[in-house]
Amino acid sequence: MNKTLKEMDVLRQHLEKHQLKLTRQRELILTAFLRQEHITAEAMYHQLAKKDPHLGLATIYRTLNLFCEAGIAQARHFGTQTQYDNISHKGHHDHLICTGCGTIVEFENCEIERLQEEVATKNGFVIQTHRLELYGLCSRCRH
Amino acid sequence: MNKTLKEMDVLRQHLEKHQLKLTRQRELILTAFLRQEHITAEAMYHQLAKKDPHLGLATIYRTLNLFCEAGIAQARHFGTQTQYDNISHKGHHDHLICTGCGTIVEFENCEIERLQEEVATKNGFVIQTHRLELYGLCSRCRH
DNA sequence: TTTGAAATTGATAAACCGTCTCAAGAGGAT
DNA sequence: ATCCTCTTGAGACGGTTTATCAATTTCAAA
Repeated sequence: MNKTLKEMDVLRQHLEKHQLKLTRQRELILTAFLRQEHITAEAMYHQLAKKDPHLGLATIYRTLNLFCEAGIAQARHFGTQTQYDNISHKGHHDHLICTGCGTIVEFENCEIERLQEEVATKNGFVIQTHRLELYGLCSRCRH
Repeated sequence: MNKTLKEMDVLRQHLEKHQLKLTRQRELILTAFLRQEHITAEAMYHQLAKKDPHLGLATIYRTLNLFCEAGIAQARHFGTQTQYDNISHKGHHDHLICTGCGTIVEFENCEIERLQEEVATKNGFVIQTHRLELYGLCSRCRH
């Protein structure tokens, strides 16, 4: 039985459209990628080293960038590295970060998300992903 | 007459608290930084080369990172470089970023800010600053 | 004002991340 | 099965940021 994953079809379509080829590596990386919410190329390299020790880091980068072009992934520069976000994954968390002790509280707020959509639409954008970080002091650090 | 800039006081306070010293270079870089809305270390290096040809690039990086720790600046990684945003000088600009062409649209939304405060309060936080970035495709990049 | 411990600087080396190169290998239309 | 093209792996490479370290500067205390 063949895979019937939506993303695999998206990839196949993209490859065909651009005269690219479906390789063992691309299938392998896609399968692994879809299990993540977001991952770096380096992390995926180590993760896949077990399954295929000869899979090159350059191939991971090339393939994750390919996924971005195909609309399956989304690159996001975070800290010093690039995070590749799995777009199909919906459970997104925003962060409240204490500048005193570094505590991170995750939250979700539908109303904020709705307003974000509104702003985007007003500017002709279609949102793929977002990042919201609130920095401040938690109650303990305020004494 | 001494400078009475709010940011200079913030810096002085941070330095004192961490047993750091106020140097000619730190004053120079702060003054230049406050004139910008956001800038890269490299750009600041070239800009300040006229005033002080011996100012090192490493010092710029160190100092801008110091400003981040002091809460005067905020680092934002975009593409291959790091942008240092001037937090104080800027109102509250959030960013809409096109993942296709890199265009950045700034926006403000009071309602979102209000909801952010609400979330923070609910979690016992007092917000100092925040970062909101919406990633997506602009109308041109969607064809 | 002089002194001295500790922090800072400038110059450059090194680390780091991501891309490029290219010969060898794999995909797939015919 | 063939052949043309795309892809891969390994390492070189380039640009950005950080680490190193001797010389210099700051600043608190004498």
